[in-house]
Amino acid sequence: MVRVRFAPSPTGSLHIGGARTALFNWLHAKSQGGHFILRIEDTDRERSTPESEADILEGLSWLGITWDEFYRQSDRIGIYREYLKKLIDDDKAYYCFCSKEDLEAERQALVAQGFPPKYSGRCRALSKEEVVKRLNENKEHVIRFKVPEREVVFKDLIRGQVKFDASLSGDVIIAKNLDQPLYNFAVTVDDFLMGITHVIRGEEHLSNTPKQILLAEAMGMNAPQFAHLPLILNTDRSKMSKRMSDVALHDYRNKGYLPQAIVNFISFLGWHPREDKDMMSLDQITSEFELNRVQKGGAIFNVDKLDWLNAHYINSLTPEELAGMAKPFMPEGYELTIAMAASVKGRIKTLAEIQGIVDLFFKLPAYDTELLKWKDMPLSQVTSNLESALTVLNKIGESDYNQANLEKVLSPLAPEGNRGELFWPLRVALSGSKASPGPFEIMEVLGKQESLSRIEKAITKAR
RNA sequence: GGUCCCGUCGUCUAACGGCUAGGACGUCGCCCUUUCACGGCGGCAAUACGGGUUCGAUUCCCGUCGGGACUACCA
Repeated sequence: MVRVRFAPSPTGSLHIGGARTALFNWLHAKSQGGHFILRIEDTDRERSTPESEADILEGLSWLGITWDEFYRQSDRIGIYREYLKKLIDDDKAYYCFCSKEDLEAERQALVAQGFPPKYSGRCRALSKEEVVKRLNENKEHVIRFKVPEREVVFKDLIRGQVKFDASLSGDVIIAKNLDQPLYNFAVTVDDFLMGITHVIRGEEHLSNTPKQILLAEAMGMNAPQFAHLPLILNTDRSKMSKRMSDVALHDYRNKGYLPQAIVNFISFLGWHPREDKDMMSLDQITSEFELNRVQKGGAIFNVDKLDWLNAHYINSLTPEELAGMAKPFMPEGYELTIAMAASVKGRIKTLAEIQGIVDLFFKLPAYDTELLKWKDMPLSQVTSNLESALTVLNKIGESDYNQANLEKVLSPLAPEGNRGELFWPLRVALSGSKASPGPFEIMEVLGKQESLSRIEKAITKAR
């Protein structure tokens, strides 16, 4: 069975790139009836926070990404300790007592001579007795893996065959001490123990792969298959970053993007269905997802397209659904009614935009009298047109104040071929603005009393 | 600098070695229309470059150029 994992470190909010990695893992698993494992990689005690972990869990759930198993690396320190000891006992890893300062000097010297910086392996030569002695003296140390000096070749499911010369990397540090394992090591142990079949992650991890393969080999473990996803990019084609755009998933949630839109959008960053489509639900994507259709090149995060998708998803909501979802975006004390939601639905790209539009339902914005004029009609005509509308509107009962009915009774009053002479002043009278929903929609929302009072106000202004 | 990865319209992308290089976003124009928005129709716009291989390269190979990632006692 396919078993994948998403392994974020809780050192910040869930990043858009992380969300996409999680999604692709989930899609790969679910499209084949496999399991998705969520593993919190919090081995870095200083940088990991519970808030970050909460943000990650919340973000995934919001997108509809569910997990079948959950682990936290900080709960597994004992496990790593055993494997670390074994590696040392097998002489495949060793204690290193070099100071950071010495290492840095060594490194500088190599770089200055034009050599790639790489640990000399000095502490490999320490005798067992010497190591024990220094350990007993509580000397500062780390644990290094004896990296075999050879070429590592692996087949990446997206990129094909990839080769690295491991002899260039030197002996990597795999733990600060027996109780503080580091990334490459902990990942290797967990991927094996958790029966991970496919490691699907961002391209930034490509160069970690040979280390993990060698480590797995040293511990007698089978390595999983690897697939490295193309990066999500800033507009200048560098890796998407805070500096240039919002990167946290919750930023998009807070701005009023729908999870359907985000899922649809990020799925298409590096992946595309066989049959050309641009709007797909999570279920549809799941049934059509194929890892081997994933793109190799990075993809720029194009907000315009996201906006377009989001507008579509908002528009396809029922007014009831929209009214519910938009609640958190309304100004304090204002309630979004179903009628308002209906009139606003097709006009917004994000839920946050609802504020600006819905405003006119609660209070008439101040407007310039000239705005009431349609093209070059005189103000006197504005008044007379509004007055005749007023007479008709007065006769309609409160309960008949709905769009269809209003349009039916008002339409005959509008001059054929120049309907704007009635509808434009009417709409401005009701909305006080240049761009707004139509007059009938507004009247339905406002109700009889408020509608009439706004029209009367306009007549007074124009007189 | 070193290692690795990548390269189709501005952007996301499609095209088992066989089209006039297709779609979508954006943009521009037109239509609808009481403005805006929505919607409909249409236009502009790409295989980085140079060599091979082949009857035939966007596709395969090599080189050049360009971009990116990594280069921590972070993940």
